[in-house]
Order: sequence, then structure tokens, then C-alpha cells
Amino acid sequence: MTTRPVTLREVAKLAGVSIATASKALNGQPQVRASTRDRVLRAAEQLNFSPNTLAQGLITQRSGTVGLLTSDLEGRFSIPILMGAEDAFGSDQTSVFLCDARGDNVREKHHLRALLSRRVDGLIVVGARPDARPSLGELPVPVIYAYAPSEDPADLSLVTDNIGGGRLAVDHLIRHGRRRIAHITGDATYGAAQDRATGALARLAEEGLELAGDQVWFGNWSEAWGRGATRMLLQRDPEIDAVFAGSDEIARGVLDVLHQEKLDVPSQVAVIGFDNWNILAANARPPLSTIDMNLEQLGRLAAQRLFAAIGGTLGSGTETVPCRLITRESTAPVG
Amino acid sequence: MTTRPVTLREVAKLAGVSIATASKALNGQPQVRASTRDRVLRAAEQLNFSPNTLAQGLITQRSGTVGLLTSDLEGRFSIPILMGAEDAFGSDQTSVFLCDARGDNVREKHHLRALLSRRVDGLIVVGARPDARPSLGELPVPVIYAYAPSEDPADLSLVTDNIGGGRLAVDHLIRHGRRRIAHITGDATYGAAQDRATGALARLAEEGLELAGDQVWFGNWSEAWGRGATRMLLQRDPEIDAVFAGSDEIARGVLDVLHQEKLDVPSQVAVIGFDNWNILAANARPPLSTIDMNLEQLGRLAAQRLFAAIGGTLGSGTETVPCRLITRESTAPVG
DNA sequence: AGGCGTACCGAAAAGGTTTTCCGGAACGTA
DNA sequence: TACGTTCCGGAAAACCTTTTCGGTACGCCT
Repeated sequence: MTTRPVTLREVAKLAGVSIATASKALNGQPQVRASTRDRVLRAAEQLNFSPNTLAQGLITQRSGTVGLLTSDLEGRFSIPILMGAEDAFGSDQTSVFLCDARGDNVREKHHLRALLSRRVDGLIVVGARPDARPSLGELPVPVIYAYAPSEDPADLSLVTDNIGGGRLAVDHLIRHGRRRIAHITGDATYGAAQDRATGALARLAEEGLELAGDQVWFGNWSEAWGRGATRMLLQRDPEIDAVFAGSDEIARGVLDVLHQEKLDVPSQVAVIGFDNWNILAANARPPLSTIDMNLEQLGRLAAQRLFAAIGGTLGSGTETVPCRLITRESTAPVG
Repeated sequence: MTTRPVTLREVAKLAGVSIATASKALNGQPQVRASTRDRVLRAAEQLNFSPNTLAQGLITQRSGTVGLLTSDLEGRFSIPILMGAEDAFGSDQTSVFLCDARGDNVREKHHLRALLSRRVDGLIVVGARPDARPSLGELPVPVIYAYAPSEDPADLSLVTDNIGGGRLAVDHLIRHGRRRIAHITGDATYGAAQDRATGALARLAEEGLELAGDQVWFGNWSEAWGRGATRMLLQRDPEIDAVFAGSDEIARGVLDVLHQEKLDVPSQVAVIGFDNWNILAANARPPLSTIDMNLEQLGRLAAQRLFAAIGGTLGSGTETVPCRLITRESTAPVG
């Protein structure tokens, strides 16, 4: 418990060699005889030696750590990204410092300072909402902005292709023979809401279709809004045969009201959501088709880009990650 | 970008003092004249100096880091705990390494080794489900088990008071005049399911009440089970006036079927959930009363205990954190 | 026998900081 | 003037590892 960790010096002594050779033996350097290497390895094993990473970092000028600076840990977006990143780095070489700024600028600065003090090799910044956020500016380590892009085009950002996602959703509905497609979505001030709508409208236009319900129903990202909007929508246009919801939460509200109105899903009305938030989508009645933003992949990609940037040089601009269609039972071919 | 960080040596040179005095000045040591300290501080400011934490850790034998070893990052339980811990440590002194073992034992060992190599000052282990898990055994740093207790009573574990939670839920229903209370819950192999049922039954017994529906309805933690169980329950006993659901997911299923059966919530049947999983509970129709496990507080507590243990000595045994009632509209006094 | 190349190992510096201990200056006192 | 105090500042060791460079031993060639 209170015993100090064993050092290389002790391993060396037990193996009867110098510290230098012990180090070389353990790191697979060639200038050491096989028999000697064996002795060292056995000694290390016996003492359960594990090298002090701090000391290693001090001399190699590489700490083997990265900072993950998120703004909403409770949010459902940071987590998959975080997992993807953690996954890509692996525990072998790199460990991840997790910092949640809680959307507070001061706290973010604080965390940033702490991370730089710890000499992280790089930084991934995950925004809370998919709109551009202020750049951290010039830093001594490479930075990747994930989910929320940086305002500064000189930074490297990785974001979801929301336009493509909207297009994908509508395309799916069209392929299943739906013609009267409505779109209920969240807060109009979110770029994501705008982009998804843009993609949806573009795909409709290609097919020569109009949006059902006369408009895009912007509101907020809640189930309650999904319910309210659906009621208004049905009043305006009872003939719809599909709804594209801007989030799975909204889709749940849509489903709820459709049930109340005795409209069967999917035979009469198809519903597709967005986010593939499993707990909502998979447990819906019927299980909800939806668009997955591939956030883990985004996280993995961020880690890979960062890894490549460490030592090398970082790109710039915004890279988008495509969405993926998840087909469940809430959408089906007509007839 | 590629410029190496400034060191204490450079600060000292700029201030015209030795490295030793620079260090003392920055750390508030008394043996330095105020004017000298000022010079150093200004120099540090000017160079934007931030001390190399690796070097500090090397000499002080304290890295200022802790490891957070979780088994299900995607799960909803680790996250609040993680937030609480992150919160309690603050960014000032301590940073958190996040490691997700994905429920894999080998990966856990791997991560553990890496963390020890980084000379973390302590460890918090967050289990995936609230049943006892294997101990990590004797380690050179203090370890706290959160959410899932360690099998070894010599370890210190912090868990939710599920019995108290079950009691709390039923107590709330009773106080609101409900008499025919049923309990639908998840997987019977989960200690949490057993404990919540135990607490619920105990409170009923105190009141001289029987459980409605003849049994505790164990199944799994899904919305679908909530629906299925409710149908069976209504067939068995149509006269119930309250349902205590073992999770918010299940509660959502219960609500769904009650709506189908034209039973009004809460006037005819009250429903209370468990977890206070906001997205499910707050957006339900009507918003769901539920039991909150105070997981952030559990996380904060874990951090505090760990903090106290670092340097000092760690306690042992299992400490429980009480639950908290969240009242929304799905429960209301009868009449 | 002398010279040379190869294979192996160790001494020592380096990385950036903290901390102990000591020396010098300034000052007051006898 | 001699001496004791107090106050500041610096030299150097320590933390643990990696890496460079030099040295030894040995076999081989001429």
C-alpha cells in the first residue's frame, strides 16, 4: 500500500547489470546479448516493474496523453465521440484526460491551462451543439475540433454531414413509395436543424415533390414539441404518409400522437427519426428507423487525425463524416 | 506551434535570480523578498510560464492524477458519477484519466497497468451493474469502488441505497392514498431489482398492505417488458391504483399500455419510475415521478473519499448513498 | 604480434522541478 | 570592534528514465 514503486535501478541491480543496459533490454534495443536481456526481463517480471511514465515523458518530451475537452458530458453527443477516441488511442501508448467545461468559458480556460501544464501531446475539443464555436487559438499542441467546428477555418474540424443525413432520411422514405412527406424538427437556430431540412428539401426537389404540411415545423428538440407539431400538422394536412423527425425524441412524440389518432405506423404513416439514440429508437412502438451520425467513428477519426498530427503537421478546414441509415419497423414500403 | 515550452530556468534568467528562488517565489515559499517575488511573477507572466507537471510529479511523488476505470461508458450510470468526480476534484490540482474497459477483464488489466505506470494517486472503479464485482486486489494506490461494490469487504465501496429507494417510492404512493400498488421491475438476477422490491414490500408490510397483482413482476429492463407486464397485470388485477416501475424505461412501457386501456394517469392509476433518466422521465406523458439515485453525489463522494485517502489511509466496507424522490405529474393524491 | 572490426556493456548527461542546506549580507548589540 | 541574529538567495542533490558515447574483450586478418 504505502510501498514505493520499484525502479529501474532495482531491476538492474537484481539482474546484475547497469541501469543503462536494463533500459535497453526492456526497450528492445539491439545492443544487448540475449542472455542478458533474459536476466533483465526476468528481474523486471519478478519485481513487477512498471516504468515511471512521468520520467519517460520528461526525457522523451512526449507525455503519451491527450486532453478531451468537452462541453456537455451529460449530453448524448460527447459520449460516443469520447468512446471512439478512447478506442482509437488504445491504452497502450496514450491515455486520455477527460475535462468537462460545463459550457463555461472560464472553466474551459482553466482546464486548458491545466492540460497544457501536463504537457498533453494533443487536444480534442467536443462542442455541445453542432454550431461553430470560438477557436482556442494558437497552441503549442495540435487541436482537433469534433462535432462542433471551430470558427477559425485554419483549425481542423470534424463534423457530421447533416445535409447528407436529411437527404438520406427522405431518400429512404421515397424509395419506400412515400410521397406526402412532412418534416418536424427542432430549434431553428441550430445549424443542424437547418442542414437536415436543407438536405431533406433537396432530395424532395429532385423527385419533384413538395413538402407535406406546407412548411418545415421548427420548434424545439423535445418529445412534447413532436406531439404538438404532429397535431397541428394533421389538422393542416391529414393525408400525409410519412414524417421525417429531426430527432428521435421528436419522433417519439410523433408516434405518440399518431397512435392516439389511430393512424397505423408504418402501414399508414411512416416515421423516421435522427440520432439513433438507442434507448428511444429501439424501444419505440414500433421500433424506430433513424439516422445514425456515426459519432464513434467521428471520435475515432479525430483520434487518428490527432495521432497523425502529433510530431507531424496538422491539416485545416472542416471534414464531414457521413450519416448512416438504420432501418427498423417504423418505415416500410407502402402497400 | 513547434516551439518548446518555457522552463523555470528561463523565467529565473529573465528575473535575474536562480532557479531555486524562482521556484520558491512561484510557490509562495516565505524565504524570498517581496520585491524579488514580484520580479519573478512578472517574468513568469511575461513568458506565459506554466510549470511542467511531469517534473513536479517526479519529485513530489504525486502525479496529481486519478484514474477513472469504468465498465460501461455508454451506460447512463457511469456518466453522472464521472461528472460528480470530475466536479469534486476540480481542475486545480487533479486531472482525471478516463478508461473504459468495455466489460472486458483483459482490457481492464491493461488499463490498470497503464494507470499505475502513470503513477496515478488513486483509482475510482465504476461498475456496469450494481452487483458486487471482483476486487482489483492490493494496489500501491487507494481504490474506491462506486456503484458496483467490490466483493472484498476490505475494499471501500460506495453504492446506491436501492432498498431505501424502493421504500421511498412506495411510501410516496401510500401517502397519496394509493392502496393497490403493483411492482413491475427488471431482471431478477440484478441485486438492484431485488433490493428495490425488498424495500417496496417492507413499506407495504408496515402499512398492512398486500402487493397488488399477486407478485413482483420481474422481467428485463426494457420498455417492451413494461408494456407486456402491464397487460398481464391488468388481466390479473384490473383494480390497481398505482404501479411502481423498477426503471424509467419500464415505466414508459407501463404508461403506454395504460393509455391504450384508457386508464388515466394519475387520476386512476399513479405511476412512479426509477433512475430519473431525464430524457425518459421528464418527457413522458404525463411527466414521470421517479426515484433519483443521486449518482453525481455518489461520484463527488467517491472523489472526496479518495482525496482523503491519498496520503492518509483508506476505510473499508460499503457506504450507501440515499435516493431522492422526484415528484412530477404521474403521481398525485387520489380524489 | 600488431592492428582492426564487432559485440556488448557502463558512465554520464539530460529532461524540469522541488527542497535542503549553507553562505553571505545587513543589522543590532555588547 | 567583535559577535550573534535574521533575512535572502544560491548550489546541488534528488526524482527516474533514455540515449549518446566511449571503453573493453575478443576474434580475425595480415
